[in-house]
Amino acid sequence: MYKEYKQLNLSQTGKDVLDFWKQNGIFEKSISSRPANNPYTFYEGPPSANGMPGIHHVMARSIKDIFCRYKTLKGYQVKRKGGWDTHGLPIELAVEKALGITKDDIGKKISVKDYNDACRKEVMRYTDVWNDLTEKMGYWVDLNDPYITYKNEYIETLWWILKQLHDKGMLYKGYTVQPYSPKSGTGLSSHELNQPGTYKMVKDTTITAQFKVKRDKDSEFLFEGVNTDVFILAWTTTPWTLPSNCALAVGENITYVKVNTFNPYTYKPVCVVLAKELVSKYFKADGENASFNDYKGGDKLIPWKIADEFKGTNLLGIHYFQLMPYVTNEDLEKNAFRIIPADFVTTGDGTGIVHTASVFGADDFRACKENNVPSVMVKDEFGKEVPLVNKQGRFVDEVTDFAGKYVKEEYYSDAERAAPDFRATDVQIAIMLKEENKAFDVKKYEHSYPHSWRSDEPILYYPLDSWFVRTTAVKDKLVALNKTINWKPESTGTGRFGNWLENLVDWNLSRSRYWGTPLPIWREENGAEEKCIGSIAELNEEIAKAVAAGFMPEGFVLEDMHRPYVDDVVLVSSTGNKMLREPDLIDVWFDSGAMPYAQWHFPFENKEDFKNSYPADFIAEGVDQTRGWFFTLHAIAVMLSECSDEIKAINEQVGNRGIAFKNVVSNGLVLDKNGNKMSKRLGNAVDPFATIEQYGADTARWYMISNASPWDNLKFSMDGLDEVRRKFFGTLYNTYSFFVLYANIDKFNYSEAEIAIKERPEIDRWIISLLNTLSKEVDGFYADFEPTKAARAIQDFVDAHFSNWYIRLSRRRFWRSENSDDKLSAYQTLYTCLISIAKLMSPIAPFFAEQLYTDLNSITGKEPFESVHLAYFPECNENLVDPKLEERMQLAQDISSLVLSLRKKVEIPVRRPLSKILLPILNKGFKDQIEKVKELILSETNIKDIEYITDTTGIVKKKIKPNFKALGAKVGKDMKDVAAIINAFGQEEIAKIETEGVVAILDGKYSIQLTDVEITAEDVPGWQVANLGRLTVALDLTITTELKEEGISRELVNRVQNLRKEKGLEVTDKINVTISDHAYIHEAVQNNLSYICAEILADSLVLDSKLIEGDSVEIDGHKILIAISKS
RNA sequence: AGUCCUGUAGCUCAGUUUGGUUAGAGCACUACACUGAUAAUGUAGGGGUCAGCAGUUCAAAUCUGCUCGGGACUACCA
Repeated sequence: MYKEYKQLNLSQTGKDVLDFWKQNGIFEKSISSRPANNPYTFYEGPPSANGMPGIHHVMARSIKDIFCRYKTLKGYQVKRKGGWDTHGLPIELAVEKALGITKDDIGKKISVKDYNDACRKEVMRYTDVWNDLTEKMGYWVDLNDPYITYKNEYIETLWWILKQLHDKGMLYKGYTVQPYSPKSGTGLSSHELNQPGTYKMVKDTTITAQFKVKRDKDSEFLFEGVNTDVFILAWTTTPWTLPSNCALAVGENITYVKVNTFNPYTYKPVCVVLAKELVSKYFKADGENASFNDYKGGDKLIPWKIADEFKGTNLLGIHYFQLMPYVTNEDLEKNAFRIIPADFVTTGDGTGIVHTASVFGADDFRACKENNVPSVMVKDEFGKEVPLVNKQGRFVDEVTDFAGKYVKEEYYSDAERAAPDFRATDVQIAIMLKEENKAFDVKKYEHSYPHSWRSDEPILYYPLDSWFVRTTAVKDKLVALNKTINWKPESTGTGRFGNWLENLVDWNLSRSRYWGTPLPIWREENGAEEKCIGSIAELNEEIAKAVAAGFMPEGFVLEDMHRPYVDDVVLVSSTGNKMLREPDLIDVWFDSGAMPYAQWHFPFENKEDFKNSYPADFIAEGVDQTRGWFFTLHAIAVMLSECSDEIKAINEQVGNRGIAFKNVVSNGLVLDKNGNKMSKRLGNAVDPFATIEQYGADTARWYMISNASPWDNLKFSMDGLDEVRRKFFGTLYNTYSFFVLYANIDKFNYSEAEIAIKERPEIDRWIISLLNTLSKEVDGFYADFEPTKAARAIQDFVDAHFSNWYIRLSRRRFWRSENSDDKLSAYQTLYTCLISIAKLMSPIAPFFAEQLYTDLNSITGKEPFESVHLAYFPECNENLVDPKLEERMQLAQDISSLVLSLRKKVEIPVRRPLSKILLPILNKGFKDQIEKVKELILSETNIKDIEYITDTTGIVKKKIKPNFKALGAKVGKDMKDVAAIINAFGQEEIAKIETEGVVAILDGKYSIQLTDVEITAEDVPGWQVANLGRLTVALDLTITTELKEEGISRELVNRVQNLRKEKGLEVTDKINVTISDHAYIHEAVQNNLSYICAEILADSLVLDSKLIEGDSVEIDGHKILIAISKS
């Protein structure tokens, strides 16, 4: 007996199936049952287990799961090694929050060791919750032996990779301008900068400074007609950076003007250059062209006059005198203090010319580097170049006037700031520039500026030492190989990722933190010699030397490669000096990007495993990983393909040109139903566990996949889940229940011989044909990483074709009590559909599919697999696909639908038979096609016959429409006229074009062919007519006595069936019936007796005029008594 | 600010690559029907300035440009 269910309960199904999988080791078998020499490689992007999983993880992991399961069905062995991302800032932050400390306390209130121990614990805090979700959502991934990024073995591989890069000169020390907090003496990550409250409105002293132009052949045009000095105006909100000014940046396409006027502080006549658009911000309209001679120093109104206009390009290369010449040298004099182009210059505010201090702004730094402008630097006590502001945020001694002063007044203590003669450094600079005729405008300005979220003081953009990976050296290869990767969606690869690669800068690896992979580089204090360590063995060798040199204690063993232990290692240089480790950690993204190698502890162990799973066939992750994991995987793979001999050799063996993954799906976000980002704070986050508990994982998975393409953002709504459950799973469950209801009665267990497909009736061959088409389509969609299209195709098949047409029309075949080939054929066909659907849907809805499959297969034993996930994907048998059959069934559906709509219009219910419909013949094959599905149409619509009209002239009124696509090429601009003419064609002209195939219009200018128009039947005068596309159906409404009686019989059958159901009779129970002998029904019953009895399973039916007992029913207003009893 | 995605019915989405004149589906809503799959099903109906503006074209939801809204990432401003 097939299993029957009271109702659909996907939540329970999930639990049952999960038990089944666990008890029978189905996941393990799904790998072991596939040949090892046919691998399909998947890389799991490691999640961080220090946060709770959300519903978006269900989304991302469903996608991973779908394709892995699909490939298993296709016969591949798909190993899925799980992993955990364990390093990084979020973990540090969580620990600090839990312990109630800040970074400043590390090493003070808490030792680095205790801190790191806390991180180690924190990081796996929610592993159990994660494992639980993994299981409940049906994500198959191997969690028995996951890679964990904090393990020594993992770190050792990272060191190995870094050494490969270092040996080829791909790792170097430089500096970048980064947000920096002088108070805490550390750089801030962009993550920290994005904390709420970081950006605050502050009022700063701003200066529009006058940069005096050097007169030479480049600048000569500026001096034309000018008898004063010429100044470039540039605005700054950070006056303390002016001593470090090294260039001025202009926009090449911005229009600038030269203005003659007076300096408002010194009253000296000056000529200034600024953007034309911003003139009104600096000059009052009344002063334009006012008399220069009448001006006296101190006058409110300052006269001004535009003397010339030019583009930014004209200004490029012009040199100016250094504004605050505390520090200069030959290089600076030659290459700095000149005008350069920059794309970030706007005319939003300021002067349209940007003061550029390369070491105190990231944009500045980049612009200066691109234009080879040197920075204003001084040498420190070690002879190392340092900026004019030290790490405490004070000016260095060389800036004599301001030496030792903090550049931001917030860095002073409150007491110092309260002193009566206290002046902020910015203000002091402003005063000085005013006096020296170097300031054109000084004012307070309110703007938003980032602050350290820890100390609440404004941050500085400051040049910090960093280690870089020279990714730019392999940029061309990164770009070229990216083009060989299949991105879903394509635009992420070409657009976001492609552009990112085109504008690649060197990868800044350094992080000044404690919990992460330490940089394996040891340096002499003077930087003369450095060593990069590539393995623990190598480190131990070096330690031995250091022990010999007396730098390290005897018997030192590094048990944990993290800080602080690794910092205890002091090595010895070739010249006998101490070498200390560079204190930085590396970017955690390097950890995850190195997982293809590090998950196997390559090259120290598992070389074969690595080789067999490199590169990945498929990875998937959120689109937010584009510059994260996707990039680091790609970058490391490409660099190693250039730097490492071992990787080169393996690439050669496996035919890899240097990529880490071949196919990548980047999915979008999961938003709440209103399109807002989910967050715990807003309380709109969806709990994945509650969702799975209520709806079942399959519902959630199917909903997410079918609703929108993975890469589109998904608006997650509970209503949507409900709809999927009802619409898709409900329908499918109904079809199964229907099958089981009759299969159990008839003891169908597929033990009979298969009825050849060609022997089966039209409708069976049709659904089989569609099923094969579907298999092919779905296979293609999965192969193309289009799960949404796969889900929608399956859904459409189940709902529109399988349930609403095939089963509805086939019901009667199962009702018959005698066994026949037709019934057997129906069972076999229905069974085949159900089990195939189970397989097709199993990647997306693994639980329900499993239940469906095993419920069927455990009874029939048709297939030797104990699980749908061990079965094979349905092959499309092209021989069973019959496009003509699919076409005529579509016609049958359309015609039936038209007839039903006509019946509705004239209010004749389907139970009342009608004699015939009229079908105008559209083309040669049409009649043959319809004849084959005639019976289906007739029974579906309760019509007795179909009549065809071949020669339609005079009977059918036709309509003609221009075929614009065809006509477009032919008539072009005359389309409007031609269309009007065609639309105006009468029945005669239509007939002419139909018979002669051509008609001339516009005095023979154009000849209109049959293909240039569409002719449809519009009406059959005197009949009820309906149209759909080119189809036309006319309905005969004549009702004969015979038809009327048959209608009455059907009404009667209907009443009896209702009574059977009311009385709780089984569908197989036979009955005896007595009906009151009413004149209205008498003839109808007499003439349709056998039909009625067969329908209601009556052993006897008696008309009795004396009947008084029984149930009263009504037919066409006549009261009838019916008495039934089980026989 | 840059790059990318996105905007079609009350809601969720097709259609846009390759332009063709009545823009579709499901859900929801209304009415009717069906009733041996019944918490199912059928038929009909209302519901759209295809975000806006401009352009190309005989013809634009579809191609081009600009603007606006939503989102992501990256960067961060004198």
